[in-house]
Amino acid sequence: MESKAENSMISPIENSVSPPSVKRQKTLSDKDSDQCDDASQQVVIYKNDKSDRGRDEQSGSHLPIVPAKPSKKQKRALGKQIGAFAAQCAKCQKWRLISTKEKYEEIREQALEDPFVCEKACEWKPDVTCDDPSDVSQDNGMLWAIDKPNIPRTPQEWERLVKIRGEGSTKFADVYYWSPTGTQLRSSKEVEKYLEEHPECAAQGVKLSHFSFQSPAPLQKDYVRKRSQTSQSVVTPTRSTMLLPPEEVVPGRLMSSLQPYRHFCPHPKHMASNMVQPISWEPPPVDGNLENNMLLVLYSGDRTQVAQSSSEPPEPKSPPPAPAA
DNA sequence: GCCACCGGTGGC
DNA sequence: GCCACCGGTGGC
Repeated sequence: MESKAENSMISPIENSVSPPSVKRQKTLSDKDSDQCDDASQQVVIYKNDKSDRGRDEQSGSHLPIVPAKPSKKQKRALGKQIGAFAAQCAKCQKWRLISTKEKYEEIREQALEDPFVCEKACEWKPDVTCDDPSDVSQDNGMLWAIDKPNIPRTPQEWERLVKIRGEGSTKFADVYYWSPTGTQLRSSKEVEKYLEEHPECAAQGVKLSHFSFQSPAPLQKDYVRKRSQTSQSVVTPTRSTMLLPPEEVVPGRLMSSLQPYRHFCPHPKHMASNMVQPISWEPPPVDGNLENNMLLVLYSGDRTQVAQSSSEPPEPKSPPPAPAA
């Protein structure tokens, strides 16, 4: 069955040590500093895994592992984040990687009024059309999630960060904003307070309405633990909880050797190395009202880097199985 | 001591 | 049941 998804967006996990090079993370309660440099973000794709907080363990990776290991300190700083972005064409329903987070936010903001179509990807992927194969494939190392449309574009010099929680947590993700002064804000109230304390932001036209703390929703329905569930009832990987069983997965296909998204496929010559090998693939099914759930984000799970060159093109994959009722 | 991450809870 | 908000705390 074909998904009726029109104009969706996805992105896989990024692993950034921290937002725009803020050396130390601060909350609103902390004092501001003036620093606002603009270091790069690092993008790493992870396999899905339950290693967080030793809550669960899962061996049996089917994906190759990059030997480079972060230090313990880095490891802690590394979170599950978005690594790349894609949108689903409203016409052909194929997925197109989006060149930058900024572009993704622009598309997402306009998703309802101006649905994404392949032609828009010509901006960074010349001559792409609906006849070209999809840019992305499904991968058991990736965790997919639905992003909300019409989230306002992040104001200039601010950074919107979505951090994915571990599987079995009570929430899927946390959304943070980082101010130009390096202050971490985690709610509208904190933003409101910050804007009051920083009239220069208002002078630049930054408003509370430019912020949204809506987080994406996992496609894997049982990724988040219900409130009534105890910590002992953490999900274990089953067919219903996995995006695809390993034997149906083509390892490392998606987002292998991703560049930081800021520098992602800015030029055709980079496309060949940075873009995933296109395959034919049906978009994942999304329950409910796609008109309000058109954007997807693709995440991955653990702290093991995945990097592999492409292999033989796979057969088209079935969408992930629907979660058990 | 700091902070990334998670859980609890009140409001809807 | 969901979500916004924020406090607690384990790991560093």
